[in-house]
This record gives sequence, C-alpha cells and structure tokens, in this order.
Amino acid sequence: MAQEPKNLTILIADDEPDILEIISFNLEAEGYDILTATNGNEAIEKAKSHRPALIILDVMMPGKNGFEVCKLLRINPDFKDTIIIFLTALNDDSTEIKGLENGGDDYINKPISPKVLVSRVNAHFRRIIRENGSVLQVGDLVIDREKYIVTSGKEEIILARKEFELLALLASKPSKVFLRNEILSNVWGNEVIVGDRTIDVHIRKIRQKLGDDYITTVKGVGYKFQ
Amino acid sequence: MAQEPKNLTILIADDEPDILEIISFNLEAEGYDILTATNGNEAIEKAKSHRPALIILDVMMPGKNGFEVCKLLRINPDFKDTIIIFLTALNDDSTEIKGLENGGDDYINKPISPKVLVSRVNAHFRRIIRENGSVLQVGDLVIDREKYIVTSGKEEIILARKEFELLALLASKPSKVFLRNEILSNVWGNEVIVGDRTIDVHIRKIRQKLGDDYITTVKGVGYKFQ
DNA sequence: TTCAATATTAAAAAATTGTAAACAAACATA
DNA sequence: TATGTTTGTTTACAATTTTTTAATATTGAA
Repeated sequence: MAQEPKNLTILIADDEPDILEIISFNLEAEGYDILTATNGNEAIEKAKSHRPALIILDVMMPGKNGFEVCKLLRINPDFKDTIIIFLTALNDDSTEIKGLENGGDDYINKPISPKVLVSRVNAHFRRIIRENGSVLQVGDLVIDREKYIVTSGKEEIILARKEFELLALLASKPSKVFLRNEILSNVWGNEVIVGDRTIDVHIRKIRQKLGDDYITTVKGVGYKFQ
Repeated sequence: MAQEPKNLTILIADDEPDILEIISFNLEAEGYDILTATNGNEAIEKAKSHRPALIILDVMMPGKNGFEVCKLLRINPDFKDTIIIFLTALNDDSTEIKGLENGGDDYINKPISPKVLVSRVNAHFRRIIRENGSVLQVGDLVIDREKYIVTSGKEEIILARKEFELLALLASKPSKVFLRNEILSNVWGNEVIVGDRTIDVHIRKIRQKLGDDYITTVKGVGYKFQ
C-alpha cells in the first residue's frame, strides 16, 4: 500500500471530521497530496488557491452545499479539467441525477468502501493518462514527453528543454490556439517574467529545426500546432 | 424526452435481451445512436467496425466476458478515447474495483434505474465537451473559438482577431440584434474608445469574406446574425 | 424628399511578429 | 580551474498584418 508520490492534489470537502479523516488517510496512502475543507466556502477558496486535480464534495455542508460549490467552480474555465466527485448520504436517484447534471463527473453514495472510492479516483486519473499518453504522434512527428525526444520519420531532432516544452504544449492539443499567456504560464511558470520576444525566438528555433509547416501563427492571438 | 439526434454512437453489449431493449430505448430517446451485441466477440467486432464513442459492457456474457473485452480494446490505441462503462449484477466491491482497474471508466450495478444510467452517460459526454471546448454551428458555418477557425462547408475562412470576435459575438445569439454599444463593450472593452465607423468597417470585411447573407443591418439599432 | 445612419474605399496609424545579433547563464570537458 | 559549447534571454529593427481614421457615396425610415 505504501505508494510513491504522484504529485496529484485532491481536495476533500466534508463537514464530518471522521469522513474527512478516513478518506484522507486512504488517498494519502495511495500517494496523493490531500487538502481538506469543512464547508463550501472553504472548499472554493482552497480550490482557487491550490488548483487540485480532483475534488471530492459532500453534498450537505454548512454554508454552500456541494452542488453550489460545483456550479460556481464550473463557471470558471480554470476548472474545466478538474474532476469533481460528489459524495453523499442522500441515497436517491433524483439527487444523483441532479449532481451529475450540475457538472459532477461522478457520484458516490455513503456509506462508502474506502477501497472503492480510491479505485474510482484512480480510474479517473487513469483515463486522463490514457487520453494524453506520454507519446504524441502527429503526422510523421513523434514526440516522446517521457524521453524528451522528437523524431521526424527516422531522424531524431534535438531540441533544447524550453523548445521541447513549448512544442509539447502546442502538440498536446493540435489545432488549439494557445494564447501567449497560456504559453507563458505553462512553459515558464506564473512567477517568471520574460521579455516580449522570448516566445517568438523559441518558436523560430523550433521552426528552424522542424520546418515551417508545423506551427502556425494566429496574429494577435497566439500559436497553434499542425 | 424527444431529443435531437446527437450523432454519438453507443454500443451496448449484454446477453439478456430485456436489458438490451430497455437501455437501448432510453438512450435512443435521449438522442443517441445505438448499436447492440449479445456476446463479447460480437461487441469487439462492432466496436472495431463502428467506433462508438461509448461502450456499455455487461460483465457476464457468453464467450468473452466484459473485462476481457475491455482489456482487448484498451490495447488498441484507437480506443483510448472511448468511454467504457461496466454494468453488472455482481454487486460486490472487489468486482467493481477489478472492473475499474481493467480500464473501465465507470461501473454501474444492476438493477439500475434507466434514468440514472442515462444521466451517467450524459455526464461522461458533458465532460468531454467541457474539456474540448464546444463549437458554434449556425447553418453551414462552423465557428471554433478554441481553434480560431471559421469554416463554411469545407472551406476555411481566415479572419483577423477583431473580425473573428465580432462574428463570434453576433453568432452566439443568432437573430438577436446587438446594439453598437453592446458590440463595443464586448469586442473592444469598456475602456477603449474608437471612432464611429470602426464597427462598420469590420462588418464589411466579414461580409467580404463570408458573403452578404449572414449579417443583417438593422438601421438605427445594430446588427444581427442570420 | 430629407437627412441621419450606414456602406465603401483608400490610406494612415498602430500593433504584432520575424529575424539577426549580442549577451548572459548554465553546462560540459579538458 | 579554465575553456569552450549550448541554451535562454534580450535588444533593436525590419517586415507584415491588423486596426483605425477620414473622406465620400449610398441607403432607407420618417
């Protein structure tokens, strides 16, 4: 059971300390980083400040209930990739349906087996890994994010770290236009401040190595791959 | 309950004809296209030939069981985005865990309320739409905000940023008349001050590229789409 | 018909990106 | 440690595209 750290954060919101503890314990043992909240407003706050990958929400909580928390978070596009699981003792179909219709990704009834909960959480993350596998293949380009290698046909192309990360970001969603802001926060991080032309220069270096056809400029907006 | 077609195909595999029928009926009423199979091998065949977006698998079936079907499909990267839901009367935790660990995205116990099943299926698709951003489709025009692409039929139309945003605004509520003020505050923002003719010029450029039929002038009021 | 509102056009202005070169920092090697 | 090499960033300017303005023509509702 002692697991390697996964570097994935889960926020658990429930007003019953016992539940909070048992779930925390089990998910921690699985290698997740855990945050907790005991009411709706605290959950929203911690969600915004820590950006967890998954949130487990009790439906009945003081202040804002789980459904309200979910709705408020879903309005913000920053949480569009966040998995939200409802957890509740309200064991009837119409509540479950309401939860799923309010933007929940899963709904689990109490009392719950910790093993099943862990298993469901794992399944959600497995899906994400499955969908964005570490090897990206677009046309004759193969981008291996684990090995940091890009090959075109049989030829291996050497990219420096920033070049690679920039390419990998753009290639992670082909055709999607990445705004300069998005590129900066993903490749450089939110604290780092770099000059205006830095992105352009890196784009140019990638184009020099791969050819001009892969990355398209959308003037005034950003760059896209393919 | 009578729904518009969603152009999403669901494959249902179960050896009990009654179950097959009740699930098919409910999902069809929701607007999904339904395929059925009564054993594991048939399920694999139909999955490969029709590429459904979601597969509901009974665990206990003649020939290959649901877990085996799932494992075989998951080997093939073509099915990495396919949602697989297990459905079974084997109502114990260890089977559920096994199902999720074998590549299932969800696990539902029989007997099941058709409404809950439909709701879970919808939730999976809603998540995909949420993550991939949705496209605006009006007549033969497709406006993809994320990709910054407008297509008319098969032809891609290149629009500059302001043109794109203006069109996207008008198309977001077809036949609503947008006042010049509304257009200014949405596309230009409230601080920016631009001359009176700026909007007209942009409208004209869009008309040049799309044709005169999409945007109508309502003299003295504003512009509307379609 | 009148006349303010809109269309159209061309040209100016502004914004954005491309590029080369210089520099600094990190890394590798002898 | 000294030296050379690679990587990352900045700067300055050119090239390009987008956006706005301004000037004139046309439209359509009162």
